[in-house]
Amino acid sequence: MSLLLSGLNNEQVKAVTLEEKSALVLAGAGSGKTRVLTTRISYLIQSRQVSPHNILAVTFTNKAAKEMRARISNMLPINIQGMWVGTFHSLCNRMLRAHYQDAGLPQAFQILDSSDQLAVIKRVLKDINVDNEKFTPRQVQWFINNAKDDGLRGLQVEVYDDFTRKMVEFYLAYEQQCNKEGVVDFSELLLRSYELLIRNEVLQKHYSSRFIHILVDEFQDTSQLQYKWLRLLAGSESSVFVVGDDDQSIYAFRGANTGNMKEFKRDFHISGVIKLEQNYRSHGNILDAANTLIRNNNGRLDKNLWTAEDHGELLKVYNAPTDLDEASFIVNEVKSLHTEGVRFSKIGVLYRSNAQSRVLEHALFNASLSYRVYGGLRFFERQEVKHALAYLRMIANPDDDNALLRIINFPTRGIGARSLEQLQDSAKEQGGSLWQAALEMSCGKGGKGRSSASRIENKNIDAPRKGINSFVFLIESMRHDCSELSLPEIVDHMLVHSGLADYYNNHREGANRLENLNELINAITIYIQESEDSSLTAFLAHASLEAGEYQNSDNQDAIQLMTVHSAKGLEFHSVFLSGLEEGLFPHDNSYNEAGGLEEERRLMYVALTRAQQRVYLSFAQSRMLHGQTHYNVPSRFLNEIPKNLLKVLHPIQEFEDIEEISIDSNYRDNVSVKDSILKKKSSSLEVHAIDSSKWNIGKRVVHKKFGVGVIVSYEGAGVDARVQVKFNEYGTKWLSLEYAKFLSI
DNA sequence: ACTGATTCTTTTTTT
DNA sequence: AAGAATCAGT
Repeated sequence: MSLLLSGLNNEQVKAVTLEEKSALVLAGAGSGKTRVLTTRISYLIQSRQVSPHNILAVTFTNKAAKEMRARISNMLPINIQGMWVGTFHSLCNRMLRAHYQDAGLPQAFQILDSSDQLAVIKRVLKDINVDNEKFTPRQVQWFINNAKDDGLRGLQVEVYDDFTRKMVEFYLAYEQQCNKEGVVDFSELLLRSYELLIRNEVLQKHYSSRFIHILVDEFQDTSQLQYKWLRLLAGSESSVFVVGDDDQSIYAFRGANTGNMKEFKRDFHISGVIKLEQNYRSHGNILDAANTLIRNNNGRLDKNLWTAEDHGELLKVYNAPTDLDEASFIVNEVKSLHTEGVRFSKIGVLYRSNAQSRVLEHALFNASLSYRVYGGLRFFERQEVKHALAYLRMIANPDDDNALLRIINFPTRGIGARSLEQLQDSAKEQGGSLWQAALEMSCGKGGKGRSSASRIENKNIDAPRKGINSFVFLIESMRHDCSELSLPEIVDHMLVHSGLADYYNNHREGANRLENLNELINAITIYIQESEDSSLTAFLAHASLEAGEYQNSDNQDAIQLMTVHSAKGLEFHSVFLSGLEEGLFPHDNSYNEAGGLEEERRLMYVALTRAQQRVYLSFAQSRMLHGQTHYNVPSRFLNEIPKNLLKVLHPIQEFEDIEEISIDSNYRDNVSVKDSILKKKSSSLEVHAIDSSKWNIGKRVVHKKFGVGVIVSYEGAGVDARVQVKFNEYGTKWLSLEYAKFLSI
């Protein structure tokens, strides 16, 4: 035991060895939170003789769950298989699989990811003829998920106007459709599991007496429903140990509710909160910057993070003319960091939104640096993989309409809009899934026996079949053939018989996709090694729940690219935080949301505290986003960091390169872009109708009346010269150079 | 029914 | 800018 606790500070030891039943640990960034959690579990097992069987640990990501398992295995020489460790979603999935009948689900129920969910919603809306522009599928999706996160079924949602009445109607229709198909979305996993426990006292008693110790990581990110689920699972006897940091709550958009910390204290009679305030990760300056910034938020729990490290370097700020320049700056710095001996994998390049990764990837790629992007286009979301998974889903549960629609005519087998329409009509009539309708249709036509076995025997005689018949036959024979096969064999069989392998083999540009399909086989091999349940259904659940975590298992040294959200819980030697511009970080959409800005600030706080030794903050005056050039002002968060902690770096090149870009996107005449560039190049005098060293596009100006702004365009010369300026607070205006009152340029 | 082309939409963060 | 949805021609 002394070995377990060695190297921990007093507060950490106190948390690990706590005697009281339940506890709230307020753990700042980098304060050894994960270590405390894993050590406590090991301590419980080793010193208090708690069986792993009696422990349940909830983490925020699957990755964290994996790591926790690994760490505990390292500390203890015993088998911890019986311990339940995972995300809320994966634990609920596990519970629902075990009690699918009590939960009212088919054994092979499938899980919808967000895009699947959206597809179902679109179908449902179309079905009940909602063409209304007023109700976008996204809105409906948002509404449904919010209701579910609050634990509400369609009929429980309070209706207070026409809008909610409609939404509830859609919610109910959606619910019905999902039940028909035997599919559940992410929120549904939680809600079902919660309802299972609250309705079935025997089960609730069973689980709450089994899980004597419940430990929760990232507690600040739990939703209302998740908290209720926990309370139910704990019952009155279990001990609940939660760890969280209100300053790192960045998932409010997904229903996270910091208020749970307060409720927890009340519900579980917590007398004293344990605070872990010593940061072991970052140098002083970085921590000072983060602390000062976060102090701008209101209603924080009292906490003061400190470090025994020295100040370290100043945070570096880079002002880039364009996003391209920002990227090349980052590339250069990364290179020199690497020469200094920093491993690539210890360098994190962070951004607010996934769309920003493009430019960065491009620059890194051209510099032949190896990098890895997290999030973005996830492996299991690629279309060829989705096609393959859809076939697998049909094998597991043919009532999955999403899956059926995806593959019924892919590869093409002569089923067009007409046949599909018929199929959908007849499904609607019968009130069943598309598959049931298709089955009915093909049996009716054939007028022969229904057993799939007889069909298979008649394989040669019955071919060639057409349209829906051939599809039904295909799926039925696949289901039949696969019933006895192992998971890798099933996938192999499916790839061949579905025609997917052939299709991508013969298609131009199919090579890449074929590679991904091979990767899928790889993923399955890894999955089988790592998990206890190697059934098809279990794998499909895994694919839905861990879409984000799968990565080519190469462990090569690569630069880490990700959003700030996915960086939570990680640490790097050096952190690049790019795109620090108003409208991007903080994001435009946050301005109008209640508490939006504070959440953005916490996000910034998370970003800063990822760094051990070095932070680079960069922003671009102009940025290409969604096909348009945007001119932004530096993020307010830069101003919230004390000046004496910052070192401003200057751009290396000044105007040479910028000229082309500004012409490219802003030249207002009807001259073709190419022409204008040529013209500008041939005569530099003509270029500067307005002295561009002064009135450069993207340049920051201060106006007497309108305040701070950025030049977005200019035209005319001499007395007629005008500039278009986008002001922070007054919008975009054309101003005459002769009369405009600029205080500084 | 299939294809290629054109128009429309999306565009924060994630299990 | 990139994808999805829709349309027109074969």
